[in-house]
Formats: sequence, C-alpha cells, structure tokens
Amino acid sequence: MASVSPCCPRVVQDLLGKADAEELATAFKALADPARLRLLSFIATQPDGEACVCHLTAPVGLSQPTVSHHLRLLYDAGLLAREKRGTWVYYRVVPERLETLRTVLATRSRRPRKAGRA
Amino acid sequence: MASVSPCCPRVVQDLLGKADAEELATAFKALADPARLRLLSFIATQPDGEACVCHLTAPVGLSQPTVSHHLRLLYDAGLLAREKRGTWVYYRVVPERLETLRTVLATRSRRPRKAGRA
DNA sequence: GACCTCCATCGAAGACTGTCAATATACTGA
DNA sequence: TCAGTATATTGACAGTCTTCGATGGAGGTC
Repeated sequence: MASVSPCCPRVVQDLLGKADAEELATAFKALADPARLRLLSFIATQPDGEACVCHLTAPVGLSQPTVSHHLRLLYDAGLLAREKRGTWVYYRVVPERLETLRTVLATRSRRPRKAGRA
Repeated sequence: MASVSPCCPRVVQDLLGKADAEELATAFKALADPARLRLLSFIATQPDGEACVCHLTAPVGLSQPTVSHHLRLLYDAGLLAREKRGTWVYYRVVPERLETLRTVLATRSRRPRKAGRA
C-alpha cells in the first residue's frame, strides 16, 4: 500500500490526469467545509484524541443528523476512523491520511535539482 | 516550537474557531474541484511555470469562460498569481500558499510531548 | 419484556456550484 | 479609427451540497 513516499501524484509536480484529479478533488472536498474542519479539529484536540457523536453536536452547533452526515463524509474520505463501543461510536483522526494530502500539496523544493531545467 | 512558521491554526493541533474554519474551508474549496486541480497542475508543470488562458482551455476540455471562472477562484484563494502582458494574461502557482495549506494539515509529530498540552 | 439513549438514514427545502452561450472589456496592429 | 484577438463578466440552467425533522435500528437499563 505504498506507506509514505511514492504515494500519489503531487498537484504541482506531476501533470494530473482526469481520474487522479477527480480522486484528489473528492479528498479535498471533505476538507472544504467549516463544520467538517471544526469536527476534525475538535476530535483531534480531545485529550484521548477521540470523541463520540454525542459530544460533537454542541461544539459545532449543528443538529445530530447533520453532524452524523459530516462524520460520514470524513469517514468516507479516510480522514476519520470509527469504533463502536456499546451504544457509543467514537471517531478519531487518521493522521496518515492527512499526511498523504500534505504530500499531494508538496511544492518543488527551492533547491534547484542538479541538472535539467534552468 | 513553531519552528516552521506561526502562520495559522493547524486543523488537528489547534481548536478551530468558526472564523478560522470558514477561512480554511474557502481555501480547501478552491482545491476541491478536478478542473481546478488540473489547471494548477498544468500551470505548475509548464516549462516556465506559467501559462496564459489561451493555452489552458484545451488541456482541461472546458470552455473559455469556465476556465476563466476557475482561474479566478484559484486567484482569489491566493493559489495563483496573474500577470498581464499585452493581450495575454499569464498565471503561475504561488508555492507559499500551498505550503501554508500544508502547514495547516500538519499532524502532531509521532513523538509524544512529555507533559501538558499547550 | 418495556423503555430509554445513541447513532444512522431518509426525504425535502434552500443555497451554492459548475458549466455554457452571449456579451463586454482591453489590447494590438493596420 | 477600425478590425481582430484575448480575457472577463453576465445570465441562466442543471446538478450538488448543507441542513433539518422525522424515522428506524442497535444497544443499554430497569
């Protein structure tokens, strides 16, 4: 599964094909909403790094179905993991997924590669 | 700490407020479209790192007004810079902006901080 | 069992987005 | 000045997204 390095096309280093672009757009779309960003943020900053849905509606000020919907999108995007414990469902951030997206946004280092382009 | 740059709140390290979340969501929204990702990609991978609009419609297969619209969104998001030369307008990627977004997505290092969250 | 809490799904309303054709604006060259 | 080219804007339409109330299923507690 190509853990870290050769993970994916980089937006500004590789010429994205249509399929790659659509896949990446889907990933960024998950981050393209303030409610979802705040959910990610809230979960990640919890002492245990996790939170159940019942504690997530108040911080973002949205209804429970809406929060559940956003959590699902984040989960589908691979940004959250879920674990059911009894009645409760706990979500936690998947750092590897965020790192992958960071890699996608990596720009060419300022150092000029040894040869080639001027 | 803050070795990189004290640029902005990190999604999974800081607790995002409403305003911060909305601003970040706007930035990611700019990346949340395959056509825009391909435009960024195409411009960045040009030999000169820039491209005029007239050369951007064919690669993404969209009409000129649509491409112009997407370029505007990327420009508004700070991801593209524009320079007018005569009749033509040249766009180029703003690497600093991408780096900022990467910083926003930075996860806490695997090393556990000794004690006390900040 | 009956009841309650937690969470997900459904269905719908309203807002937003992507796309294009038509048009406007800005610049070049004759 | 006039014609031609390059880019931006406008207006409209279809599709998608966010949000909610209502509902349903899973898992506790009595």
